[in-house]
Amino acid sequence: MSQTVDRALRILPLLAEGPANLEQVAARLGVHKSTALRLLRTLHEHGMVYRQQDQRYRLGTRLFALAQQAAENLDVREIAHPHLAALNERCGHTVHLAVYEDGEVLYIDKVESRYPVRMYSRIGKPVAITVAAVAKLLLADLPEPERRAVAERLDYPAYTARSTPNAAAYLKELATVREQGWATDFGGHEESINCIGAPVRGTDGRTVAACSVSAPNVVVGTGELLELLPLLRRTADAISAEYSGTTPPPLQKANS
Amino acid sequence: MSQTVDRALRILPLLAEGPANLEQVAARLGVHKSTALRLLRTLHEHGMVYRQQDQRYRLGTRLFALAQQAAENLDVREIAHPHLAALNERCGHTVHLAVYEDGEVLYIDKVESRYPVRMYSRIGKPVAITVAAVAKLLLADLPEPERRAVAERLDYPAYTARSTPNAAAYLKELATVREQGWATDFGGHEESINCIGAPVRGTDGRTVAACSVSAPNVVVGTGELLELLPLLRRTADAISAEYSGTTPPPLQKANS
DNA sequence: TGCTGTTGTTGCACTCTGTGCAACGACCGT
DNA sequence: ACGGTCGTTGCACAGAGTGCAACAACAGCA
Repeated sequence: MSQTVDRALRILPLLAEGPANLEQVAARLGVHKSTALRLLRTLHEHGMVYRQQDQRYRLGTRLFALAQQAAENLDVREIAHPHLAALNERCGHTVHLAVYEDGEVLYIDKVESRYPVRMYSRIGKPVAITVAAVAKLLLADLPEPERRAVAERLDYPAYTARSTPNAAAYLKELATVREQGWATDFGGHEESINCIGAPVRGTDGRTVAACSVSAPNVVVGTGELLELLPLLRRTADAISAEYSGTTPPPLQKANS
Repeated sequence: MSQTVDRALRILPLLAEGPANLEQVAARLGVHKSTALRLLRTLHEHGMVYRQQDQRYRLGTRLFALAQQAAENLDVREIAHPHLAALNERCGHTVHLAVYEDGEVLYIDKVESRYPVRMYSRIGKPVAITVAAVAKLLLADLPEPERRAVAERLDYPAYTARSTPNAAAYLKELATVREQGWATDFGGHEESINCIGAPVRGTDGRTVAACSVSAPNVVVGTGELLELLPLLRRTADAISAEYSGTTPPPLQKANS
C-alpha cells in the first residue's frame, strides 16, 4: 500500500540472509542508491538495522527487543510454559508450542529434552506447515473457506515418502484431525522423527495454539509415542482451562 | 529521514506496549486515521503487525523470525554459547553475554542456573547500562569521544544506594575497568545481586562482547564471587581466542 | 425498531515528500 | 599519482502520501 514503507520493510528479510552493502541493497530493491541510503538511514535511526565497521548493514538488535515484547503479549505462551515443562519432565521428549497467524504456523515455545540450551534458537521458525502435527491442528480449526484457500496456496515439498503430497490429501487429513481432536506426524518431515500433537482451545472453543511431543524413532516407536497421547491431551486441556480462565493459575504469578 | 517510514516504524514500539486500535495509533502518531490505516496495512502485509479478532493491532510474529535470523548472524553468540554453558556448569550461577550497539547494551544470551526454562525471555532486553558489569566493559572500550558522549547522555537512575550516581562517577569507573580488564556490579542494580564481568575481544583487541556471572548475595558474598574471576576470565579469553580464529572450534560444528 | 455515537474504510484533490540523476568526495589498491 | 569502487549530497520533478469529508458497519440504548 505505501510504497516507501514497503520498500523499507523489504530490506529486513533481505538483510536477514546476511550483511549487505548499500549497492547490493539498492540492486535487490530495484531502486537508486540514494533511495536505498535514505531508507537504510531511517531504519538505522530506529535500530532496525546496524552498520558494522566495514559499512555493511545487518539486522539491528532492536528487533530482539521488539520480538521479546511481542512474545510477552502472547499470553498463551506464558500460561503454557509451565505445563510444557512439566510434560517434558515426565516424558523426556522435545515439546513444542505453536500458533497460527496469517497463513503461517510458528513455533513460539520449545522445551528440549536432554540439553538445557538454546531453546530460543528455534523460536520464530516457521513450521513445516504441510506435515507438522501442530500445523494440522491449527489449520484444521480454520473456517472452511480459509482452510481451503491456505491448503491450495501451499507448496507440498516431499521431505520424505510419507510427506503430505498435495492439497487434496492435506484437506482430507485435516478433516480426520478435526474429528479426532489430535494429530500426528509420523516421519513426514524427517524420516526418523515422530510427533503427536493436541490443541489448546480458548473460551469460544477455537484452537488458539497447539502443542506437541516429538521423539526419534530409535528411542520410541510410534506405538509407544501414542501411549503418551493421554498425557499430552491432559496437558493441552490444562493449558486450555487456564487460558480460558476456568482454572486459576496454580501459584501466584505476581509481576514485579 | 524518510517521514513515511519513520512513522511506520514508530508504530512498532507503540504496539509493543500492548494492542491498540486504529484511532489510538493515529492519535499517538499525530496523524490522520486514514494515514495510520495505510501504514498499518503495509506493516500487516509484511507480517510486522497482526490484527486480532477485536480488530486491534499487535506486533506480528514475523518479528520473531527476523530476530531469530538476526541472532544467527551474531556469530559471537554462537561461538560463545558452549563456553558460557560450561562456565555455568562449573559455577552454577547465571551467565550473561551482552553486546554494545548504538548507545545501548543488550543481552544476547543467557544461561540460567537452576531452572532450565525461558532463557529467551530476557534476550533482547536492554541492560541497565549505568550499573551492569557487562555495560561497563563495553563502554570502557569505546573511543574517548563516544564514551564521553554516551555517558553524558545517559540517565543515572538510583536503583540502589550503590548505583552509579552521575556521568563523572561513571567515567571514572570506566577508567578503572579499562585498566583492570574486568568489571563488577555489587548491588548497583538490585541490592542483593552481585555480578562480575569480563570482556571478549576480537582480533584487533576491541571488545566485541562481554560476559558476566551473577549471583544473589545470600548464596555467595562478593569475596566468594571474586574467587570465580579467574575462571570467568579464562572463559572470556577462550571465547576471544575462538572468535579471533586463533583456536579452532573444539568439535565439528557442521551446519546441516 | 429507530436513533445516536463510535470506529473502520474509501475516494479524491492538493501538495509535500520521496525519487532518480549527476556531481562530488572518500577510500583503496596498484 | 592514478583509476576504480563505493558512499554521500543537492536539486528539480512528479509521483506518492496526506488529510478531509463522506460513507459504512456496528453496538448500545430507549
